[in-house]
Amino acid sequence: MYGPQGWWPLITKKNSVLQCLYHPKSFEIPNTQPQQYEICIGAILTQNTAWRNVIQALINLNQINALNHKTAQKIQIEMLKEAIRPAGYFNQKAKKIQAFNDFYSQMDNRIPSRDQLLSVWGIGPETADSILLYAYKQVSFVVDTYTRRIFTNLGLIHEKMKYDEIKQIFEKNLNADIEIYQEYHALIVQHAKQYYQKKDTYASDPLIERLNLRHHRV
DNA sequence: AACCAGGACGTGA
DNA sequence: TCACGTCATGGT
Repeated sequence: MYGPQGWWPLITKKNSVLQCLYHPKSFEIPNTQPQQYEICIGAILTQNTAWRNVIQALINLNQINALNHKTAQKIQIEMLKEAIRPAGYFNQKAKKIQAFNDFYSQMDNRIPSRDQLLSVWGIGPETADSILLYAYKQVSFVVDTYTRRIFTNLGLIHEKMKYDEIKQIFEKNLNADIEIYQEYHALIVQHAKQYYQKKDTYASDPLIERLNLRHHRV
């Protein structure tokens, strides 16, 4: 229904203007360290925040050379706060970014484990999985509130399941394929934006008929 | 004008 | 463990 999604979106210069663009069917991205780092920062900034609010924050960060880890490390926290203000929670998120910066330089270009990411202040399960899946191309399924909402509505999981329980259900039933994992989560978000913004639209999810299911009240 | 976004952390029971 | 409060901007 939705076609290739091309997650994770990246800040790009187009016609000398900065935009945030998706890259459908280009699974080699990210292919530079700044792109990899940008995805990590975006994953932190989008915590409980609409992506459209994150875009301006990323553009501001790019302006002060804070989307390149080498130069980002030196930026004062007050400067950081000002840049990311449009993304909300700027006091917390500035600290989270600095905590991640320390971790990132400590990792010295190696691929972090999930537990290592979770040990960083400000990185919880969803952010860790997003970083693994989209920045490091590790086959790790991302579970977000949309995933929980859709699949609860379809009656395929229980509302109060823990994060890792839901994650395991997907990982047991999917081929360990990076492209499938990346696109599946992106499609869940896209689908949720269509049918799961307001509760009165849950019952009209076309997947209910398509999969011959009955929707469950959330 | 409430409500909610691609969550995580701190606290008290 | 678990439920709940807190963090903050911006669009609908």
